[in-house]
Amino acid sequence: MTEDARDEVDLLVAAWRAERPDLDVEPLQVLSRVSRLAKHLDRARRAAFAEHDLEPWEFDVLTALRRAGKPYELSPGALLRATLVTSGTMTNRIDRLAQAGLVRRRPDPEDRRGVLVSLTETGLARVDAAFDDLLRRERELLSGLGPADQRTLASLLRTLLTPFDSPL
Amino acid sequence: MTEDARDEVDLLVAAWRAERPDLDVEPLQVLSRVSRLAKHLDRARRAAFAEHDLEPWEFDVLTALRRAGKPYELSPGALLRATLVTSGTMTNRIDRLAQAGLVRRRPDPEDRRGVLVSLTETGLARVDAAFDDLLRRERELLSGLGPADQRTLASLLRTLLTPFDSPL
DNA sequence: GAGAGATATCTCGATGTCAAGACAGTACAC
DNA sequence: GTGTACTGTCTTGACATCGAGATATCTCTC
Repeated sequence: MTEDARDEVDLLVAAWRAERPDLDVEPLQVLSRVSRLAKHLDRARRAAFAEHDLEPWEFDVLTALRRAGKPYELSPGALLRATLVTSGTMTNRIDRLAQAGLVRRRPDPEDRRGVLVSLTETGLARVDAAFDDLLRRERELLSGLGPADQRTLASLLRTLLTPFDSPL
Repeated sequence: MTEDARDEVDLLVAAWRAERPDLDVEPLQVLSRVSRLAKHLDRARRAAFAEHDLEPWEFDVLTALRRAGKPYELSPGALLRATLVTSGTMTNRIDRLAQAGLVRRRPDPEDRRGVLVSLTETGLARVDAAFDDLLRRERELLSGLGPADQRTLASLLRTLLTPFDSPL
């Protein structure tokens, strides 16, 4: 038995056991920690991006374009699929990024309904610098685990994620 | 070498390696998966709560009260520390929960600045039912892993979380 | 016991998101 | 080629959140 409370989730689980002894709350041991870690990661991201005057949502759009490779150009539709936001949100984001001079919008020459969004020079430089910074912080966050443990963790998480992959 | 792409994060990492071969993107193997899993978990939560006519934010407040044990009563200040939201948000949440008949507000007899918020009968029944449902879905989400793997995963995640615990 | 600073809660304005729907253009069947 | 369904983007209105500040009360020191 692991009876000593080591982190806040252990305390949370202990509180539930006291109040609802009829329930098996083991799933919380994994999933509450996933949620909490994600929250801390969000803060680290926000901090890393703030150094480069970027909001997390800006970074998300810019990295999608960056990953696409030269000429760093995608349609709004492709961007919203990459970032999992709605079309209204994406329109709003592109508007603000264009106004900030980080992306450019131009009509799609092949489809008159369509638009193509591409990184500007500034946008490219900004996202590259921010990504570098983010990786530095992520490495720091993982520094408690050795390489072997990190691989184990990645592999277990992948198992949980595979059911979600193709659908949606 | 694990060269075959198994999930979307493997594809993401491969894309970064192609575009930024100068960077060590290994941290993404763990942390991108944490973020994504948290997102899927949010959806599962939303779905579980919808069955009981609860929004995630409502559940968060109600469970904090539920975990406190009889008489299921806490101050707004204690609630906002438990849920990590700002005071303005908590006021708003309590207003709406009270209007929905799930919690009650009464002046704190010991501190005239203060207020105490408690679960109503309806609130208690609602949160217990929703929690049961949530655990069922979480178990389903974890069904790809055996008990030993789940313990390993919980333990690795705990290691990553401990640095965050007491500070803040 | 009076004043300074801390604490508890609420109010208000701005922001980013989503959902639903509007609108233009395209694709395919007949 | 004409009609129907689909696709891509943008518009609008509602909503939950945050941050800053307002108000009331408590606490501690002198």
